[in-house]
Amino acid sequence: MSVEVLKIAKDWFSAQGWRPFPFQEESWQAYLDGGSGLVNAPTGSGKTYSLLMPVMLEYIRRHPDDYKTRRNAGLQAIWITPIRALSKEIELSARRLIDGLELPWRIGVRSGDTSTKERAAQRSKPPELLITTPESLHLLLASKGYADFFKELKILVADEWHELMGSKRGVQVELALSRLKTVVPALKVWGISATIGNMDEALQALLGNYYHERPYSVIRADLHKEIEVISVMPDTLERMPWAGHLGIVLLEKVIEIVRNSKTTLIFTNTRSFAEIWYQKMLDKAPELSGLMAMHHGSISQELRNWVEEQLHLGKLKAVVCTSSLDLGVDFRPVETVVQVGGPKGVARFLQRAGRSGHQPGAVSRIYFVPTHSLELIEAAAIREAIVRKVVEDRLPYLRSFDVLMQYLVTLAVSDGFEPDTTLAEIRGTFSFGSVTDDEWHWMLNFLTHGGDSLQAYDEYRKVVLQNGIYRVENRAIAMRHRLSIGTIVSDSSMHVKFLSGKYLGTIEEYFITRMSPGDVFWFAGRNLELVRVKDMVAQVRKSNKKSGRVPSWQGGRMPLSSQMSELIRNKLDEVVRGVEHDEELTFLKPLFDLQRQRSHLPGAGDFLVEYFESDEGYHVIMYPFEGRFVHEGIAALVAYRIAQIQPITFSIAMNDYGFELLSDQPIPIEEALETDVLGTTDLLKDIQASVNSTEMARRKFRDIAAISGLVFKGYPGKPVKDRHLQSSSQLFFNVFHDYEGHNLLLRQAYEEVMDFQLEEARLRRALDRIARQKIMITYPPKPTPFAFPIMVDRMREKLTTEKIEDRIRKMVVEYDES
DNA sequence: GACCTGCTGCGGTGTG
Repeated sequence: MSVEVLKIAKDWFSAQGWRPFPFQEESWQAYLDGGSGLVNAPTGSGKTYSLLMPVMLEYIRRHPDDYKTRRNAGLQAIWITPIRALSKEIELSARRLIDGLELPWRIGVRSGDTSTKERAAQRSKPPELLITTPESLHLLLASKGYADFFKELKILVADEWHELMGSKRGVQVELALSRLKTVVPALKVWGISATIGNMDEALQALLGNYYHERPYSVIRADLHKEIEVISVMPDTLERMPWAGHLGIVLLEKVIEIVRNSKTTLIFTNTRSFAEIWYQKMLDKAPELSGLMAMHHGSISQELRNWVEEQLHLGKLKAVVCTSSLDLGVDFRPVETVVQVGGPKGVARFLQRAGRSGHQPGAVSRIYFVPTHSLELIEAAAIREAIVRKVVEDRLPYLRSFDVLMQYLVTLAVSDGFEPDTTLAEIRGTFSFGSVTDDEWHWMLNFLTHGGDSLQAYDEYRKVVLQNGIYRVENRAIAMRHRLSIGTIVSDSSMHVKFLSGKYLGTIEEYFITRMSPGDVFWFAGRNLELVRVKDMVAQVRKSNKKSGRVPSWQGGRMPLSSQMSELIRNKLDEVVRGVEHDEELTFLKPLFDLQRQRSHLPGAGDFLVEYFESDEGYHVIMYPFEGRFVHEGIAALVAYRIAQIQPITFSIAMNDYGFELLSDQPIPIEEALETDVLGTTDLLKDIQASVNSTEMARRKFRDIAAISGLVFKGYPGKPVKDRHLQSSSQLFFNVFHDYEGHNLLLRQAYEEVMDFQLEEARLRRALDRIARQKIMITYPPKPTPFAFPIMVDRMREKLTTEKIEDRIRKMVVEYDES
């Protein structure tokens, strides 16, 4: 029988003038054979058809006689996407397929954009295919009688699973699946993922108990894509600064690239740099005006949609953007991609490179623009990664009790949950497999009584136990809960609008409060004058002034991935051994020579420590090349341990390559190194003592409080002020900290600090590696090329711009004397 | 006038 339906698939493909890829045919067969699985395929490979097709084929096989006329068959398939924008393309593919196969199927999209009317229609007559997000799926689970809605479901597909699994949104998908597996015992679970380092873990996280209990397949689309990495280098090394992040010295070269290419995407690492680059490019190349646009996460959806559309139509010559264009709509006309600044990770760089050269067989070409000299090593490292097929892991979140708590209230809001069933279900997930009976009882107790510390307050007795079922009875609680479903907690921001009311995007409260009416700032590629701030809206008008301040946003600080770190250390080792071949490394030769002459160039077997004195005091600089988070931990650890030898205080600075300890008194560094200041003995204890883990946990707790539902973020259009949110979540933190140390949400905050802030596992590996290396301590007469960027970063944080420039100038003069 | 750090994603009243 399956042979017959496969013929339908092939016929459909040839009717389109296509030939199926082997991986597509493989997944059709695997699906029809009955198991779950994971398709490992890049974007643009027809991955959607690899699963949509067999879902429909199976339906045809099940109803061979009347599949063309059977209407309202019920919800057959759910397609989860991490980004609403992707649903359009999935819908398009599905439409094509449905029409071609003559199925009377309806497609539903359920997301924040779906109207109330449409939602009601979907509920009464479920579409056969539902495209939705993890959040909207949970909203469905929060509605009464949901089991009926899902009863015909055959398959859930988690698209871009690699994106979801590394976040709490992935945990949401796991939880929703745990419920659906009971509602529909024959459910199949499939994921689609780009290649990541830990594919098997990705599969386990997605399948949960199915991983051990049911058959599954892993299908790999081995499609070869050629990627060419070209470094943009200044004419001479002297032109390149030793420190910095903007990379604007290479502006002219980037403009040349744009001029010579049909369409170029210019990726920057931050939103403010996107703004600056856009502005500078227009200044230098005014002919690009009207042909160039900007795209980042704080620009209004409307403007972003316009940019995406123009890009799609091939009407733009260049777009300056951030990760906001990493995923989402496919822009075939993009010919060239430029990456400004170190990409920090292999996967991110390749994803961006893949935005160009979309035609089959075409080469993806990406230009790398370094922002300081040493960053050029990263280009060489990436090239190596491509050859060796190195990719990063995505770490799934484990035991995120905040998400679990939200989920339990979701179930309680709709039809209630029976504790034993639900416990068994959640233990079948990857995230909560290890939940103990005690922890489970703590959760139930917290939901029904507000735990030990909040039991006096009715507000926190959200859930009641009735005839063995946990329910939310209070309608106000239910409503507030539906409004707060989701795990993305945003910072407070202010809307930017023209006086006419046209919405431009969001800006941080912090930035705007430091401006007065009449001041000019540069945002969304325009010069704007602040007119007034009213009701959390910054009202602006166009300004003719040439310059203005550029907003900055408080965002995540991505450290160098461990894969990148290792590749960089390898590249340095090649230089030490004299076997380097990348042109970037050749170009940097004079810089390496100076490093060698003044200090030491560390190979794979060395760990470099520099100690010197300057006008500022005594500096110890170490170079683990492990990314800034790990350096934050090691720096605090070393500072703490040195202070055990003799009372001393430090100021600490770090970048992705190393860290600096600065003191106004001599640092007993030799003695410290002899006493194993970098050892792993008592690591956990010393870390706890050295970093202010309570303060870090307090910050993490803000999100946990919001996700678990302890604090309410406000009604739509009426957000609770950030200051208020901040203080109430702090209040909870303090209460739990003082009176309820075993509180699972509190403990989670500390665990998140260890896992994601200090990256404990990686830190430990780094220290183990260092223990095997030979410590090379040098006493450079002056700061070395490696030290310089770290020192400059430290000064930036402390001093005003003007002073920094004086300082840098002074430092630079000193170098020239050598 | 020189100098500019810090990504992305979702959701926003259901029920009788």
